[in-house]
Amino acid sequence: MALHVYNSLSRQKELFVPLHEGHVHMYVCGPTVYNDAHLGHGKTYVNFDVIVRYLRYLGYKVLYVQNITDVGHLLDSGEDRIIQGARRERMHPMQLAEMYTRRYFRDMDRLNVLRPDISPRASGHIPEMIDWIQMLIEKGYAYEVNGSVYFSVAKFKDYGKLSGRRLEELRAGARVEVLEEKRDPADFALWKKADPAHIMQWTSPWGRGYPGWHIECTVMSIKYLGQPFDIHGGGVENKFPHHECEIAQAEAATGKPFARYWLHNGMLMIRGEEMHKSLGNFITLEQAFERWDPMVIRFFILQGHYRSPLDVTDEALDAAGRGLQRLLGTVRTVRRRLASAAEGEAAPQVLEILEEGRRRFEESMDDDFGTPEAIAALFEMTREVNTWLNAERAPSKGSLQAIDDLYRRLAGDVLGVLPEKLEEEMGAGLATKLIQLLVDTRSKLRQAKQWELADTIRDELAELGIQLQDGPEGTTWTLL
RNA sequence: GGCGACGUAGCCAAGUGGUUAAGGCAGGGGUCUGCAAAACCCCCACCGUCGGUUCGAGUCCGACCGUCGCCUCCA
Repeated sequence: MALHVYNSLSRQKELFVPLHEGHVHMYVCGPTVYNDAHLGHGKTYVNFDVIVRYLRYLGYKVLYVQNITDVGHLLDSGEDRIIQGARRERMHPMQLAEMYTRRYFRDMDRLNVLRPDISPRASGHIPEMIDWIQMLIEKGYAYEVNGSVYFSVAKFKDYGKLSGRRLEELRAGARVEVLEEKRDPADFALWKKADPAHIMQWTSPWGRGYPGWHIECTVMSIKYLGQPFDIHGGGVENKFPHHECEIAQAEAATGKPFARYWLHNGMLMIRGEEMHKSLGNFITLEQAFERWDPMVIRFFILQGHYRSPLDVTDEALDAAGRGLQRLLGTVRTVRRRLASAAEGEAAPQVLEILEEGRRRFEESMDDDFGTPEAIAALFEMTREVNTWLNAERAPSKGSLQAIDDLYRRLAGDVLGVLPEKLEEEMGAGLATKLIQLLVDTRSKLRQAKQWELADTIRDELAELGIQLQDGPEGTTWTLL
């Protein structure tokens, strides 16, 4: 089965065929860098990271662009989020944006999210935005009033095609006070006039001002990916108005389609509610990392489908951590035995187990990136591999290598939940040697049947997070 | 009020017309072990409620109940 993806635009699963064979151009709405990233950001960018990784696994050359919004998001009060943050932190807005941009990448790195190929900053693309707005004015889709420019939604007949909304409903249901300078309550701002006190402002044909919220994504995605491009991703909560407006700006200006496949991921919930500052259930990634390994958080996220909402509880995260340990435990065993394995071809039985696992994994991923099922396939394969390892006294190097390779590709390259080196493999340091010394000493005690002392050593190491396993070929240990 | 999504075991979560409803965690019973741990084996759901369509529905349709999202900034 070839890759199928659910396209929000058509509301159905479609065969994925990129515009240019072998290449995928993809854009995902990035963060507004005025605050620390939270678990919800974690879910979104892990979800799209796996999509990028799987496309690459399939052999596509992916150009992945994700913007950094450092200007342009307005609060209800009309205040810029970045400026509000800058006031709070007593910093220059650009200093604040830079600080949170770095923290964002730091958090994403820990979640093993691959960096986008291009991370364009909105503030660095003001001239391109101005040009684009000019084009919209010239074509009659936008109008200037008092130094601000608005997009006239009534002129763009496809407005609402993504979110399934009609203009009448929008006007009727408008909950915000309507600026009287807009010709139509549903019109949205492309450029806002800045009062002199506004710190972030630029010169434009309409006077000093700053760009509206939606224009940056239209301009930067097309600048780096062309028009149309293959995939546009983002959270469902941005379907309207943000993505709808992006489409309007892009397609009205050029008459060409914008993005071909729209992928929207579901929200992360805390005990059944959307994570939100005002609800007091806001968990930053940094806070979460204090309690859970970033890989565990990543694994937990991938146990749900990207389009579904995902409910976070302490219990569920703990459970995910134990599950991941089982998977890593097998890789650990394989790598350990690989060190002393005899040369030899891979056993046909092993190749059969691996082939079936790989087939099921790909089949699940091909169906709209079904990571939960792909992980299930991995668990079932793991059980069979373990059974085989238990039975095989001297597995050949070829067999072990084949197993390790497949885990590296599926759990490592695609899902990104397999660290390059497991904890125990990293240490050639003093701690490792001391642990080995204790383990060896305990082995001698066991040979002498001094169970009590041997058990004490085991228990006390366990309290330090070092778990011992006595097997027929000696004692091994694992760092939990 | 309008638009949309969802409701599957103690918890998380796949499945979306057809033999025994994935997987993980927890729980119970075993094998292995000096005892453990790890691993492995076995057990553990009639799919929100009611009605309908169908030879056959968790899977389609309708109503109701409940939860959530969007309509305003949000990943």
